Amino acid sequence: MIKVAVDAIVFGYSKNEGVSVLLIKRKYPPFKDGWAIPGGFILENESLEEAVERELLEETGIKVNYLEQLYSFGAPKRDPRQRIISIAYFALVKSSMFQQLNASTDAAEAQWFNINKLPALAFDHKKILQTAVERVRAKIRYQPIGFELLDENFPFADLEKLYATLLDREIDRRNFTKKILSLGLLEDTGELAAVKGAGRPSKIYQFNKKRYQQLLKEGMHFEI
Amino acid sequence: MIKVAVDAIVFGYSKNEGVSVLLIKRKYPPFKDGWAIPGGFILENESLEEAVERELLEETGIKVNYLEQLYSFGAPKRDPRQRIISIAYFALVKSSMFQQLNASTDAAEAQWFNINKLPALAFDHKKILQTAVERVRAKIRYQPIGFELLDENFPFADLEKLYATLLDREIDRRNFTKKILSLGLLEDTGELAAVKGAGRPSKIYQFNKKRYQQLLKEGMHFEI
DNA sequence: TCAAAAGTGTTTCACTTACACCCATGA
DNA sequence: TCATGGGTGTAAGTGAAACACTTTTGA
Repeated sequence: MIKVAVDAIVFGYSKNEGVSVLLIKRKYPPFKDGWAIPGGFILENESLEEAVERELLEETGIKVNYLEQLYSFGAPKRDPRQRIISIAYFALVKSSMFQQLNASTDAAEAQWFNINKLPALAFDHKKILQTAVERVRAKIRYQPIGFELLDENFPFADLEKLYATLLDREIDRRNFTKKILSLGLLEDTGELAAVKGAGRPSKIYQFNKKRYQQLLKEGMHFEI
Repeated sequence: MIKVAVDAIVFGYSKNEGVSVLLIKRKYPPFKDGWAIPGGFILENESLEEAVERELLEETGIKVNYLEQLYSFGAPKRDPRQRIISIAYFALVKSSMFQQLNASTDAAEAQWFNINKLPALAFDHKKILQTAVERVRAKIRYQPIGFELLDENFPFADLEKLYATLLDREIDRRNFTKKILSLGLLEDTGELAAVKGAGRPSKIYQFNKKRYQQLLKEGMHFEI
């Protein structure tokens, strides 16, 4: 009998630690004590998204803030025990949530790993994670999902660093600022970031989601 | 127990009939005699793609020429009998294959429908089909999948009409020609289309897939 | 010779890219 | 006052969009 599971690649971001994914340590064989993407079987009466959210809560204690279906993986031998098809999702958590979990889950059963310093993964999870990273990297360029990784109010400089990290290249600050602000999706809160160490404090902005929905309907196209 | 099926939205194209999808007439309840997307359950030892290809062959007799996973649909009540999760794919067949099948399957159990003149569909198949149409419309702009709907050798004018149909807008012939040819992916066969009726015959081109793979590696980006 | 359909270049405009100095803060 | 990090404008280049007449064919 074929079984169906959901798995979720959860991404978090902070200015200092870059982009990380949340992995869990397996308690039972196969791959006992190995790292894996959180997930589990779907219950009879829940939707796929509910299943993902439930499993994430059970296994890692987090609530995500953006969830999107990624791809379904169903090769016959991907699980050595029996045929399991996995419907994979990717999720984004806000920066403050990430740092909070980062502190509390450290050295526990669930742990954050920088996407450039990943451990060996169970099953075909390396491939799944790779697919998720590619999707996020590509998607951040034509949909405003970057804001889902930042706090409600964020320093403009953090946004720039996020893009530089994900796109893996330097960004011209003037051109980037010009482009982002010309979209008309950001609001200047008038506040300034609390600085640690030297340097001019960055302005604090917020993303106007309603305005984005509005402009979407009018045919606007987000693109960096 | 949750079961897993694959479904496939098969697209075909001809200059005169535009873009069509292949649907089958259901033999049994629920939705007996209603139209549905072809598909079926996955066998224990086949991959998802193999399942799609097998089901298409069994139900419609066709072999497709491009296959890509679309999305997985798993709402608890999408099938009234029991929980069935469907992993949907979309497929493209070449124009000559489409016209051949169009002649042979007419009035049979499998039939082509223009995407603007669809019948009522069983289950949540309307939503699945809508998702597939959106995907193809979007994808044709940034990946050379349009060629999968045309024959190996095709009149240039057909390509232009395909884009005009899918993008649902007029295309400036001069700009379109300039852009497509500047990509360096088409080869002029030196032949001319056989004309039916009046009008200058169109040049016959072919898509150079190897050259595309090559240029992809070198970082080229297809975009219309 | 007329109608239908495809081939073909140039100009304008908008957007992207390149590029450097000043300002605010903490040490 | 020095080091660090963020804010800011302009000019050149490149690619997209607008635009119409000529050529080939069948009737």
